[in-house]
Amino acid sequence: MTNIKKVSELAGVSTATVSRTLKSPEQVTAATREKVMQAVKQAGYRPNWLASSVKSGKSNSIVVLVPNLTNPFFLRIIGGIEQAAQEKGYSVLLGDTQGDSRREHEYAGMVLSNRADGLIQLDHSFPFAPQDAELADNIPMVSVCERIEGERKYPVIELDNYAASRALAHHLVGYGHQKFAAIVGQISSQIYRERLAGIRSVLQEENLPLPDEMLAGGSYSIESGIEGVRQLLKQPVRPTAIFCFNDDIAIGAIHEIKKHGLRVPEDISVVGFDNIKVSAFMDPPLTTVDQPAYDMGRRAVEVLVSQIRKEPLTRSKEVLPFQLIERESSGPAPQ
Amino acid sequence: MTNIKKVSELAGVSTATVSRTLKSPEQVTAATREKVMQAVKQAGYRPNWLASSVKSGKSNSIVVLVPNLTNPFFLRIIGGIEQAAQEKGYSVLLGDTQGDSRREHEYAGMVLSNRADGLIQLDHSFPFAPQDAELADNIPMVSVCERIEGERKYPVIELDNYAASRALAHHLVGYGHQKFAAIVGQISSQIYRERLAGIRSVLQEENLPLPDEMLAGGSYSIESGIEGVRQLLKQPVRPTAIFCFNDDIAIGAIHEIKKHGLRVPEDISVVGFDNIKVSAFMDPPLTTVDQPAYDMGRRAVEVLVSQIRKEPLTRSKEVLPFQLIERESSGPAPQ
DNA sequence: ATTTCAAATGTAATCGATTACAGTAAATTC
DNA sequence: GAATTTACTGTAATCGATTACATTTGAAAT
Repeated sequence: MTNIKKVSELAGVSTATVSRTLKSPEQVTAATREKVMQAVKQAGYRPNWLASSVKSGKSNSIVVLVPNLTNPFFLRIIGGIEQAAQEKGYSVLLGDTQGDSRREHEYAGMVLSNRADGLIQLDHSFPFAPQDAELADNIPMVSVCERIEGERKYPVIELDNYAASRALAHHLVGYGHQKFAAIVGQISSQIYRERLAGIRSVLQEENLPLPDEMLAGGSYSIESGIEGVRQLLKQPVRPTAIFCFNDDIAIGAIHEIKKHGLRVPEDISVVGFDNIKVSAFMDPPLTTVDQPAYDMGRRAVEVLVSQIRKEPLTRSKEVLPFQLIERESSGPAPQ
Repeated sequence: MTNIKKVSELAGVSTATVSRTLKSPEQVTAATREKVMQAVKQAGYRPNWLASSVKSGKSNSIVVLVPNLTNPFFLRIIGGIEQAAQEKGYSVLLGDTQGDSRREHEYAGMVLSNRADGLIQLDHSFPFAPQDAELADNIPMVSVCERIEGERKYPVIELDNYAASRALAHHLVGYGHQKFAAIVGQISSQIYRERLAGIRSVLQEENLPLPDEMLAGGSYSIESGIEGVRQLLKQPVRPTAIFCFNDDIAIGAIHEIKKHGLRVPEDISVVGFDNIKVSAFMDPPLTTVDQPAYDMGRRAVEVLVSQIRKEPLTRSKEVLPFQLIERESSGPAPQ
């Protein structure tokens, strides 16, 4: 291993001078700078990042906890995180938790042991183990999309799920639909509650029902969409419009609806949530709500880094704008 | 910050004893162990990972270079990498390069500066900057799917792209197709050459043409599929079967074919490559080649870690099995 | 030529944990 | 009871870089 000592000997200077040449060259004479750089080059020297980090006490890394790597929506968020992190000189440690709390604890522990400086949570759980909860009290942490449960409030970057759901509901009500159903995602989440509340609020204003037997699903997956439609079509009354709580669910739902010989949107309108890439290229292209996933990721890093730097927090909650994307999976209610 | 010194004072022992209690408890009396553990708990102590790492010279991290985070296929590979890495006690640093060589250099540099112990490259380029090439000579590195360019041969985990393409070609030839086209991915890659060669070999055996004007595309994206179909349909002869070099391309292609009022597979058969999740739920479901992406990721980590541990390498190339998935996007050639 | 001051460089402490080596206490053997 | 071995624990060196402080160098001022 070529270390700073070897370089200093090669250049005939002290290690301090080598370090200064690399970190703050203006403190060093042009002549010695020259000598040192020569030696650095000759030795093929790279400062040992681990060593610098122990000294500074900062790892310049952040952990990102993802419940599910196969969801393309998370990917866009992570893309934004990656980009912003790199710009700010941080690297990203990926933590695929599969929703398993043991894994969450393990990854969250990285921040406690100085392996990372902060944490971005894409799921809704408080990721630290119970015995670490107290230690975790001053840990920089941000949640994206979801909100971290517990008494302490961490900054959130989120969408106005309530308003977005209302927009979708208005869109469908405007088409004259009266028989609604929903295939929801994970029930324990904040998102679930807000989206459902948004839909309910519009339907109530219009005096339209959303009975319990018209709710299906339980996870944010294609399979959940398929299973959801199977259940819904067993009911005595067939819905004419289905709210899917994300695009994956909608993809599964449309697939299954067609399998039953029904048409989208002529027989049943389907709307999704997230606007993942393929949604625009489905048949029919999916009506959905666009979330600025990439920007959410970027913003999360900015907020996290300012927490790490102990800058005062301006807002503890940022709501990013959504956009209703009307495509062809939704249309007028059948007669 | 609670460090080992504080704990040692609390427990009334030396730092060495504290360290031993945590790392090799059998070397410590039950009584002192008790005292120390008590103090550890009381202080809320966690060993500083950075400090341990400087000492050992190992970061227990690996960097993964991904050209494109939005491709769900890469995600499955990364999922496998993540899983295997965690089992082996490594953490994963994510490097989204966007195919930009400056970024590649930067991420690859992490291994040179001890920020990571090894590197997995999902793209085909040699990721180190030219001036670092010599230093990089002994760096543990593995490529997945693609092969890293350059004279030195790094271990590869890949698919038999040649055989897989032949399987697809046979499948289509078996349906009686005679007018073929292909929408290819990035032309600079090994994959491109092998897949094309596989297709060509079958067509030649059957005396069927694949003229240059029937080749389109240039990147692994939905857009490339759309643009490719546009180009192909401008040609005087319309193909009856299109090889798409991945599923994203195929999704774009099918979308665009339908837009032109043509049917898949009645007018044009389309086949893809990768078997990403949504492929099964498209309309029509996509005929494609399944790659064991998850296992490829796992295997890559295993090979990388044994390189890091300087274990002798058994094979420098591992070819994993593919599977032809016949769905409804391919069918008999039209009359 | 001497003094003064700033700039450049070197020495050594430091970050936090690990570990070779040394020292001490307890247990075993004769 | 003395000698020897074994088991624990402590002291201090170490990993590689950074940096406070001390020292040297050289230029400017008198």
